[in-house]
Amino acid sequence: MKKIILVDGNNLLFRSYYATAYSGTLLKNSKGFPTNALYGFIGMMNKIIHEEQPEYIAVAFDIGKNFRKEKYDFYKEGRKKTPEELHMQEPYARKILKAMGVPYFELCPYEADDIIGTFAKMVEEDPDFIGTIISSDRDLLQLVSPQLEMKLLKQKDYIRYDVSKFQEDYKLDPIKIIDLKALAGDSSDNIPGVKGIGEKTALSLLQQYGSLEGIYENIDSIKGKTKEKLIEDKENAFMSKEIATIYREVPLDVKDLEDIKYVPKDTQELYAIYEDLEFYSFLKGLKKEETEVKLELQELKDINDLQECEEYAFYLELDGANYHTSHIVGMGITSKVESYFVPCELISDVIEKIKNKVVYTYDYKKCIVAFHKMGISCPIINTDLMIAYALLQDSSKDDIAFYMVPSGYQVEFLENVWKKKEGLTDLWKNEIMLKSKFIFDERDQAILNLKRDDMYSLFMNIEMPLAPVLAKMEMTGMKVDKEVLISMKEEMKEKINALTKEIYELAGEEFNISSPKQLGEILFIKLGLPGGKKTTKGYKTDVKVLHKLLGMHPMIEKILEYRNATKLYSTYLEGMESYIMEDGKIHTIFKQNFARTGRLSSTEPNLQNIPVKDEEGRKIRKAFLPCNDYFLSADYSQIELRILAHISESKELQQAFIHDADIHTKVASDIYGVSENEVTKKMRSTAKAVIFGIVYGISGYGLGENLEISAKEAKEFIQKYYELYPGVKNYMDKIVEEAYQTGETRTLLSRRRIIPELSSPEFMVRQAGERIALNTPIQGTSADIIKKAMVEIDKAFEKEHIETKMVLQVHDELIFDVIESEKEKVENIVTDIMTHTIELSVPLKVSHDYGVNWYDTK
DNA sequence: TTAATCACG
DNA sequence: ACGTACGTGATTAAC
Repeated sequence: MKKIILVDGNNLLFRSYYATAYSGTLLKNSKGFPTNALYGFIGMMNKIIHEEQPEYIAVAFDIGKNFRKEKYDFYKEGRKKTPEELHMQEPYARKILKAMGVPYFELCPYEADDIIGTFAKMVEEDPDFIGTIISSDRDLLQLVSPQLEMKLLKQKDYIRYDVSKFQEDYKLDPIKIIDLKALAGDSSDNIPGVKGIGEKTALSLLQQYGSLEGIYENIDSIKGKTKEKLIEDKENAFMSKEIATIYREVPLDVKDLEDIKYVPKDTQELYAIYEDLEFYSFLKGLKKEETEVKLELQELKDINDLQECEEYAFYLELDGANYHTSHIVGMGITSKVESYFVPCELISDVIEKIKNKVVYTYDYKKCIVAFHKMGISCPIINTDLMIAYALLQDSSKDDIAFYMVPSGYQVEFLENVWKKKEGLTDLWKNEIMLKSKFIFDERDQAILNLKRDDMYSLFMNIEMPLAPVLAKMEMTGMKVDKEVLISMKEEMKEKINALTKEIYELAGEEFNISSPKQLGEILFIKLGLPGGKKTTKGYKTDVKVLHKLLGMHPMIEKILEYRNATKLYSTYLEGMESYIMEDGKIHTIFKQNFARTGRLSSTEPNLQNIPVKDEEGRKIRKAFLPCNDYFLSADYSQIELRILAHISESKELQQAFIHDADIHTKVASDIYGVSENEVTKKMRSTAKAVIFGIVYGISGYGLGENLEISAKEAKEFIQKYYELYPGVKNYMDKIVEEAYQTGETRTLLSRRRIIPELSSPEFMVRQAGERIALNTPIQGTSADIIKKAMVEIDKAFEKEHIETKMVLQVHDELIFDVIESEKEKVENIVTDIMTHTIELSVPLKVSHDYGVNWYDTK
């Protein structure tokens, strides 16, 4: 069977256009050319090709006058003229299809429907073919046949109609769509039909009499008003039928279906169009066709062979993703005159030679740590291309360089490249060498782009200096008492065993309690507890659900305890233990530029999510010990809300912080209209939830769910909050509007986050984009501030020869491993820098505490 | 590999 | 009519 796809091109373009057009400002490229329809159109085409894997494809468009309109003046009357912004994009759709290798057709005076109808007929006449029609236009359903199905596009997904699905829904044959329109008309095409008869009546008539003709033949057996209406509008009915009938004999310039074979193309042409439209996300999806950069492998044999230059780029290859545990494979080095592969034994010589030059690399932090293990000190790096690309990138989270590589360089910076290699082959050596060449060749452009995008200062003054600071923190590590973990682990193991037994008894059978699927079945089927369902696989069994069931069955309580205990056991006890290295410490790896807001993240292990809220979990912190005398924890209080007060310029919020009010109590007293000392705990926590919700762009429903109040009540709280703090509401509206205009949002230090979601054809995705637009400046500015503080604290420590170490950052908190004698000095430096590194219109507040282990450091 | 769950800010 | 809070990482089950 040969598979053919028939696409209603106009329909796709229109949908894409109107999906985003009404939201106010259109997606445009930097030249001001509107691109929203094309963005959605390309996305759809890619999706179709990817999902359907068609062997044959044709896209149909309307063009010029159409014969229906010529014949019937009223046809499609009242339709708004195509907006200029959409009209401008239409030629591009054709250009894009051509460049993609997708055949398209348009022929005056026929409509896209007729062209599809004509192909449909060809499909039916050729038993070797089956096909799928793609459109959101129900009219096309009349073409559905045993060989031809239709994907009827809905707002978010689609319905796949074949003959039986159609019959099931309509109790009619697909072709009868025509008769349906003849009777019920179609307001969007201005087809009159029979006045006073709608889809319901039309359907039941057709189900009874089979067709329009059948109805009129039996007109006398129809009763009352319906009969009158039918007689009255008989002429219109038959005329409507004619209009609604898709013409299947369009004289297309194709001999047979072989003419529309799909031959995928990845042309320069498509590349150029995407570049022109500035569709970078699509660009990266293309295989690039530029000339490959090739270099003959040159292995450095003697350090004197490496010529003296002003600038060098090097790339350090390791044999694993975790640079604390992996080993150096080799190095590539490039200057303006040459490139070499550097074997391990020559690395320290090379580093010695280039240490006072201008040096570029990829992943500065990795190099510092990996070199340090070899007793080599990493040269000061001028530009880390990985960081630069991370700041510049638009959406993809992984493999930054992979799609930023302007092509030609057959290199991958993926972390797991090493897995694919079988020993250090020449091929690999060559690739390592090529990577250094890539860094050398591209660093200027990266810097230019950073300047162009207004992120050069962020890059040079914050991110670049931060890399060695983070490297130090990672290398310092945190001491962990293995014995403490082990004894907790054993205790926990017993608890789990006991709970398991109890749960089995209560359930009357053994099952895997950790399997949400099996648990769901026990709870909602076997025990018949209420409120089940959700999720794709089975029932939802998360804490929220279980809490609602608490008290209905003794097992629930045990399940919650079991969940708690197994989480602690596997992630924080057993898991943590496995990360303790030979020096008795845990060395995390911070991802400096992975989080889209600019925050750090911590991996292998994640030290940013060690339990603290729950007392039992919190005890794990007793195992974390300072190498010196104390831990010092310094954290920003309510930094995000202070940032909100600053950027929203809300006078009320600003005043609250200037007077150092308890913000949640203050807001509670405002919302509830009581004095601050009348605010109850519950009122305060409600206010807190409202405030957080606002920062995240929550809906009434969401807040309601969270507070377990009705959506209506929640909405009233939000409303009240907006009235009390009009500046905040104003900020939210403004930032979202700006984001729609620019397609991006920025933090205080100009860190950019491009938000492709805003030009999505899907409403939900756009809404998510709006929440991102309003939250990122807040979360991101907080990240900017603490990053800046970290750089300055490190600098101050160096200047003052302080041996106390910064060991951890947890988003709004810094933890130090403090030497007793430096306590006072450190405390002053840390709190002073954190408080004043950036001056906002409200003060930043830092609180701190000491402890002899992490648990005691509140 | 993905979904569900749960730990953190 | 439809779906529902921002940003992360690790573990487990199940495909």
